[in-house]
Amino acid sequence: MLQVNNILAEKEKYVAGLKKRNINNATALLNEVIQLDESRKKTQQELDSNLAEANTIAKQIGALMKQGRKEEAEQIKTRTAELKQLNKELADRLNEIQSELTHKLYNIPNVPHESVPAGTSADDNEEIKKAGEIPQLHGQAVPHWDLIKKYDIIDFDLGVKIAGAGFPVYKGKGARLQRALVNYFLDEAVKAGYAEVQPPIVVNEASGYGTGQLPDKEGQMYHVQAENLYLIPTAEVPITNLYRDVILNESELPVKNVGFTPCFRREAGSWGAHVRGLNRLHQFDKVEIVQIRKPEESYQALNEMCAHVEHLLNSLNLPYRILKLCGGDMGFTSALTYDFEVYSAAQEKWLEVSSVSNFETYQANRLKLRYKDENKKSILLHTLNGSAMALPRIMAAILENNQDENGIAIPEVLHMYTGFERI
RNA sequence: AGAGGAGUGGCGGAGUGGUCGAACGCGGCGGUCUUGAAAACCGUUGUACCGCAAGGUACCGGGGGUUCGAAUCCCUCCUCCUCUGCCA
Repeated sequence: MLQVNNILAEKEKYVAGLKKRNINNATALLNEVIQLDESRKKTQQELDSNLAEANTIAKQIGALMKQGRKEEAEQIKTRTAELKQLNKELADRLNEIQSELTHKLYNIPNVPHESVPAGTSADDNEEIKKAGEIPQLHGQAVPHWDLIKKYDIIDFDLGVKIAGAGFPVYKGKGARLQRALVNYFLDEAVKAGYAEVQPPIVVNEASGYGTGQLPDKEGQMYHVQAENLYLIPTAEVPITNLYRDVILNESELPVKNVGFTPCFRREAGSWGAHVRGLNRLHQFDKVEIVQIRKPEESYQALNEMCAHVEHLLNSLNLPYRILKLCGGDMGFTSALTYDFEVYSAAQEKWLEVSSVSNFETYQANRLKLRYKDENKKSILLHTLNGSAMALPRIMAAILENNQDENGIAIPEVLHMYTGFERI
């Protein structure tokens, strides 16, 4: 969430930033926050000085009791009774103000980086690069949902039988290809200096709030009611939350983690005729890279992460484009996001396979993730993450783009992982 | 899952109603000494909020309660350990 002190210091900048996200009452919104913070301070001052008085009296009573001056002690107690009542009210009011304030802040998205274009939808995203060659498919080429049936490598009906729509069963070479991609992505990340972690795939409420899925995306996560746990929508949640309530030493920076997990998304309301095959699932595999950086290094790190994703796409021979998301299409917590899309040649569509974001201090502020600088001052860190990469759409593109009359060619870098070169 | 025990500062570990943000040890940082280092000695060493500052307030697993006053007593939740049971 945003920091009130920064809002105070640079209000105009914040208003302008939020306007890019099409929040038109930004001024009013921020004023409310500022006002709440003021009354928070006032109330706390009052409470603190009352508490100080109560503490003093309590000490006096203690001293009097020791000397056996019971009557005098009893007399002073009338004042503490008053204070007690008063302080209870003040504390309640402070709590109320505080929760109203956090509630407000929870519902204000991050302020976009200055380079983020204005816009209202995906149509306004800025294409900043296009690379790779779009393959010419043979006359009988078909989309991946036909290919997976033809070669019996992914079975949606079986998934429906045991779970529901959007939970495919990978079989034979399909399963092996999936595993190959996971291993390849993990190995490449480790080569690039990321430390591998294997986190739980359920998280508690505090973690959901830490990275901003709660309360913003409450309805998009599967909820395990009996335990009050959420199935993770992305490894970002557990991996970033490893550093919740942590003060790092400067020498521990930068943090670079990579993790492979299944991801679960309810995708409530986002199904339609255009969603077929692997394009959108309730459960999918993803390798995620996460970095924690000093503020002054975070944009350099963002570029580094983008370069890593590009390297993966190039090595798999997939045509791709990079979009800089506009204010209207960016995630709630992000300051700057690049989306990577691959071209899936049979369905003739661009599919998002990676999203790389810098959250600046927005998550860190919720997470209380800081480091100590050389003056022993606590500084909020910047968090970043990116998919490297999401599997199903990569799979779709590989299958479609590499098909010929006799089968499907597997990209060369994967051969040592699959153990076969064709499907 | 049942029975018992325990959760204190970076770590170890005292403290069972007042003078405790918390003894002591280790570690860290600064200094003395040394050609340098080690040892020894001296000093220092949590986080957040409010305040120009002096200073104040809160925090001893989380939440609630008793009391003039709670690390200390009560309730509840969480976590860990031991034994028993079960299980991949």
